[in-house]
Amino acid sequence: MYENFENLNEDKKKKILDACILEFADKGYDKASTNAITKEAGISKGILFHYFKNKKALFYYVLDYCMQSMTEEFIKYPLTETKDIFQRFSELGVIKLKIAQEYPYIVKLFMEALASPPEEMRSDIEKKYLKASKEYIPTFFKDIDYSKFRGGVEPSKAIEVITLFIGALGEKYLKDYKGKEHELFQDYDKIMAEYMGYMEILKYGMYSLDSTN
Amino acid sequence: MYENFENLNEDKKKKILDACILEFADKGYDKASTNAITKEAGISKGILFHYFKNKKALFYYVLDYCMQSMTEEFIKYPLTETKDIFQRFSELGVIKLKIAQEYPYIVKLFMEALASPPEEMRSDIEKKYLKASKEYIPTFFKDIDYSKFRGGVEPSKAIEVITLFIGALGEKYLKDYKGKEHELFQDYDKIMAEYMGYMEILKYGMYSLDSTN
DNA sequence: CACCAAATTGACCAAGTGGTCAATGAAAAT
DNA sequence: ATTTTCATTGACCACTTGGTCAATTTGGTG
Repeated sequence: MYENFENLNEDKKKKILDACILEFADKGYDKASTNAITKEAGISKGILFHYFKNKKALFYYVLDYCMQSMTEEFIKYPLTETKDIFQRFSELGVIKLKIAQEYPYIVKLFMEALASPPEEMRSDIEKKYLKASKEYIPTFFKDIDYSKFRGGVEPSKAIEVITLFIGALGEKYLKDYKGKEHELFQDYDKIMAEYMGYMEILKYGMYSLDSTN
Repeated sequence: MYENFENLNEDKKKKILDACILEFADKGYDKASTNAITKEAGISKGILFHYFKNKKALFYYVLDYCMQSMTEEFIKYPLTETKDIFQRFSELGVIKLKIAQEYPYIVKLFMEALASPPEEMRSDIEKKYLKASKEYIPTFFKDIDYSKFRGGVEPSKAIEVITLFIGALGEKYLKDYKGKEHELFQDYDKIMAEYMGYMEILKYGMYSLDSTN
């Protein structure tokens, strides 16, 4: 499909991919300009559309590439042996943060892609994303001790609640600190305290009494 | 500032505003076309930019108009006398749903505006939105009995947790049912059961034992 | 060298954008 | 009836977009 592009030498491929990632991450699919990409990558318009038949195909290619880099990165990090689900979520959070620091543009590309894609592409993008997460989520939670939960709280529900909540919390912080990301580090202790407080509530809500340590 | 527009007769004003709301709600600020608006409203390009100095000013005007319609609508609905915060949140949810059914485009305009505005306008938009909610939120929760909470759970934190969680849950359902909104009604009972289950967890998490009815 | 095929260029295209402005229409003031 | 004022029009502008294609460069083969 893309052999013209993939037969290129690594340096050139990387330069083009980097230009794409930068542009798509910065502007999102719609506002990203293929002109800007070719300029940044130092190639002509014609050759870009020779490699990829159109903007959409290019975007999907770049997205897949990022998805793979990302998952490869993720499995590099070892997990502890904890059986506590809240502990595990904290670990995953730390890993996420580290990756976001190391590959900010790739992470931003995902966020842009998931946040405001053209309507017709939304389900494709979500499918890719879901497939990747469905593949890895179970491995993260397979050693968890679910017997701590009180009756009526199923493990899958518990994971969903915590995931939803942490996701919402993350988005909230992202919004609050948009444009002043440096303050995030300053306020780190405050944020962590808040986070622990929230997790405390969820623990009380889901664990049976004797498990609430 | 906008007296040229505001001196128009109500019919014409409404037709223009409706065209704007439709277009901005449908496409979001960036993709919304002033050409499409003038066409839909049956006016010329020149006169639109005579009323409003540019697209941005037009959008802010429309947004303010929607914000006001919305709050006026909101205070029309009476609240019960409950002192239970979960009960109150359910009420607010029902009101939100009713308004969303009655004014779908206005609601969608807000969502589009908050979800993916041009970077430079984001903080303005959020400021408008925050101002409006800051004004009304306290009135919704002033009669709540916060003594049910166990020690360590401050009322403001509790409200934030529930708001965040319900917000995330709502978004999740929106995504899950995107493009097949009709199934929402079919699955209503299932969704409500899920919702109650989640609220149960939060209740356990925030109330002291003797209050968990 | 000539020849060919593939890689690469960039001028070009149609379509769309937000915004302008001379020209026109209509109504109000003289 | 004439002049003045203001509302309104739509052709037009400069610019950007994704995408095309004839023309050129490049590199390998006989």
